[in-house]
This record gives sequence, C-alpha cells and structure tokens, in this order.
Amino acid sequence: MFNFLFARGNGGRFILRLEDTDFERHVEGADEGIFASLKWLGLDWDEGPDTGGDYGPYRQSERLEIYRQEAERLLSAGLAYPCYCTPQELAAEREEARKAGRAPRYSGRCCGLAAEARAAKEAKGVRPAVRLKVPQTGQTVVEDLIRGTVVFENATLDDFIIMKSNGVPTYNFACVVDDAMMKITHVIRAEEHLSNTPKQILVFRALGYPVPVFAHVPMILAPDRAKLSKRHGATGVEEFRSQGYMPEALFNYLALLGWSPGDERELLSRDEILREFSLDAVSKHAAVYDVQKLTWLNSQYINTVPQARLMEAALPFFRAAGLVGEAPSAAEEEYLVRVLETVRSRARTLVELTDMAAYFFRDDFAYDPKGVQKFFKSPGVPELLRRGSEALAEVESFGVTETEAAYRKLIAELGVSGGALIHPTRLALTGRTVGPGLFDVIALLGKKRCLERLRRAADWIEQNMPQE
RNA sequence: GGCCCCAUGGUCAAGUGGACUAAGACACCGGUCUUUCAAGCCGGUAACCCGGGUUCGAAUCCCGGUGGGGUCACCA
Repeated sequence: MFNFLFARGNGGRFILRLEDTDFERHVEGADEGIFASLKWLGLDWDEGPDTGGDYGPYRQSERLEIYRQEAERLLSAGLAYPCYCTPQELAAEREEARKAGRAPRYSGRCCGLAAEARAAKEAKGVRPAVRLKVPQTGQTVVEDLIRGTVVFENATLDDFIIMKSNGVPTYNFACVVDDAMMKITHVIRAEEHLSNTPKQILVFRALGYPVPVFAHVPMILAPDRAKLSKRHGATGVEEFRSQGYMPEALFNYLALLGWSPGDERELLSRDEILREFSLDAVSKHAAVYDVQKLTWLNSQYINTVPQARLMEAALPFFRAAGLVGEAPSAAEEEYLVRVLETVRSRARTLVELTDMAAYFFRDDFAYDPKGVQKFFKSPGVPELLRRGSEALAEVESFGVTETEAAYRKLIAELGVSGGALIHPTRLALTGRTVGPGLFDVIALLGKKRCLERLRRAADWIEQNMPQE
C-alpha cells in the first residue's frame, strides 16, 4: 500500500510482480486471490502479470532463463561459484555453529574447489547450487529513506546461495535481477527485509547494476507484539471483506498504521491520503494492529458514505442473507434504501447491518428470549398488543408522526407508561429489544405487517407463556 | 546467541531544544439526548523506559543500560 501511495503520489508507476520461485509452496489459483484483494482495496497496478507491461513477464516462474543467464555471468566472472554441499551437510554445519555459540555462516569450502574436484562431483551427477562470493572485509552500507544510514560489516555475511541446485533462483537473487531489469527506482518494503538488503546490494554490485533507493517501513505486529503472520493474528483482505468491512475503511486504517498526516485528521479518503502521503512522515517503530479502531472507522464509513455507495457495498450481504433477490425491483430498492437509512448509524460492519435489517424483510424471526422474559411476561400484554394493533388500524396516513400520535393517544387512554406499550410492541414487531426508533420501524414496516405481527405476538404469548 | 532496527497513555499517534501544565483518535468510565440500542454532543482516567551527560533550558541532542521487534534456509 505504501508502494502504491508513493508511486502514485510521485508520478511513478506501481508494479505488481509475483515472486513465485518456491514451487513447493505454489498454490494453484492464488494469483487470482491476490489480484482480487488488491483491486478490492483500490490498489490498481500499472504493470503486472495480468495487465502486462514493457518489462514482463511479471511472474518470476516465467523468467527462469533470465536468472540462469545472469548467474552464468557471475560464474564466468569468478564472482560466484558452484557449491556441492548437500543440505544435510549444511544443516550439520549450522547445528555445530549453533552449539558452539557461533553465528551460523557458510564456511566457503566449495569456493576453492579445484577443477578436478568439481568434475568429480559433476560426474557423480551432483547438481550444484550457486553461491555469491561475499567480501570478508569492509562494510556494505544501506542508505535507507526511513532508517537513515545502516552499516553492515561484510564479515557478518556469508557466501549465500543465489541459485538453488534445481536451477531456480533464491529470493535475494531473483528480486535483484528483476529490480534491475524492470528499472525499479524505489524498493519499499517491511523492516523484516532490512537484513536482506546488504546481500541484495552486493548482488546489484556484482551484476553491475545501479542500486535502487530503499525504504524499510515499520512492521505491523499482532496485539501480543509478535510478528503478524498467516499463523498468528493476521487476517486476509478477503476475510475483512466477508466480515463486512468496507474497503475505504481498511484502506484508511492501514494508511494510519505507520503513517499520519501530521495533524488531527483521521477519517481520510483515498484521494486525501494519496495527496498527503509522504515517506518522510512514516514512523520508524512497528505498529500494533488494533481491530477495534478499524471497526470504529468502518462504522464511520457505514454512517457517512453516500447512500448509493452504502447500497452498493451492502447489497451483496443482503443477497447472501436472502433478504433481497438478484435483481431487486425499483420498489424493493427504494425500500432497501429506507431500511439502510434507519439502521446504518447502529451498525459497525456490513454483516451487523444485514443482521439488524433482517426483520424488515422476513416475518420468520424468533423473539429474543431475554426480551420475552422482560416484556411478554406481564398478564396484560396480549391485550395491550391487540389494542395497539387496533389503534394502528385506524391510522390513515401511516407515517412516523401519525402512528406515534395514535400510540401516544392509546397510552394516555390506558393510563400506562410509554415503555409498557412500546417495549412489547418492539419485541412483537422485530423480535428484538433494541433497534431504531419504534415509530420509524412501524412506518417503514407498513400497516399490514404491523397489524399481523402484533396479533401474532399476542397469540404466541397466550400459547407459550405460562398463564398466571 | 551474532547482526540490525526501534522506544510518547492499553492501542494508533502529534511533537524535530523554550509556545509541553505533552495534542488528537480508538478503547474504557461518567453525563446528555431518548421508548430501547446506537450515533451525536459534553466531560474524565491514562504516557515521554531507566541512568548519565550536553545546554540557561531536553519528550526532543549524545553515551550507556533495559525492554520490544526483526533476521540469521537450496522460504519469500
């Protein structure tokens, strides 16, 4: 997202590249999910696997020959060498180093391998990996837009693998080759990659390519301050969507994680964020992800977004819940709009919104058990509800003020408190104890349904409540 | 453990040597409105990690601790 904001805010191009060189972890169809999630969030790219571009292909799995050639260049220049060590040998070395309390570093023993030794290995059919020769003196300096100058001693690095023995590049090699060939000017990524950067700079230099500008942005941590991951605390974009979060809310929230416009504004539109975003204002420290604030932002959007937008966002949820059909008529849409307007201020997610609106569309709701205990128990309630339905039956123009007037009149006649009639009525009409103003509900539901539901509730109470 | 990054309320964050008696937001707690629940409005609790310097003056600069995080793969 910060890449998108930076690129678009500075007249650059935002490029999507799929780094899919780990065939073991390949998931069929995952690409489509990535595209859909990014698009839903409003992050559209200028070049990518689906859209194409002048520097494709944009899937690393389709660029294998390029990496092979680049690795070959380093091999013949003596800047890299084949390594015949087996994974088991390497693991043993690492284990030994760990036991001895040393940093696990590759010994470099294949570096000086004589031609005959190599030939012998090759003859035995051992396929080598390729390692980059890393200088053991001096320093590699990362000039980071956010962290400033970060110095790494080369002696702490080792000859890392750039090509696996199966001929596929490792991440630190492939991304450098691609960044160079795709003319990437800015690499903006999470801080977890900072320690990869000196390695990548070494590759850029070995290959003779210019080093791009780096910016390592703060990580997002789970509430327990651990790294957010698939297995720990992370929620996928698609999950947020299905939980009823609006993309504008997620976009807004994510922008505020690690960045702020510098003043008190928090509710920011996409355009405002695009206009205001600057890497200078990105903080250095990791941010803990707080779903409560996201949810609050979401409620703000549900509450304030234009009617048509709310309709568009809510419709899929209403359809899925079976509240509206695939192609609602004009009258149905009109009704939906009125329902949305009366419940929107109460909902924090589109799922809640749908749930709160259900009784406006279907009659088969159950009465809230706590509400039944509280409002249906008194002996006179069925009679009260019948009187209510009679009073409403008299109302000609079934609007909010007219129905309320009729009810107030009845309340006065009966000499009861307003709540004594209103609460049972709400439960009878909606099955709930909470919701929008009762007369908004009544007017919206319409006379026919109100009368039916009131009578039905009266009957239900008589049949189901223990008689005194 | 080595290397690297970071450090303002529970969380997100303003703050870049004096305007700090340290903004604002979420959450929490009150109040208000109301037939209920929200929303709205008003108010409250709550923070500069510790220790040394530098300076007339430090949340802000320096050093050292401590704490948190990241990373050390033929994963990305």
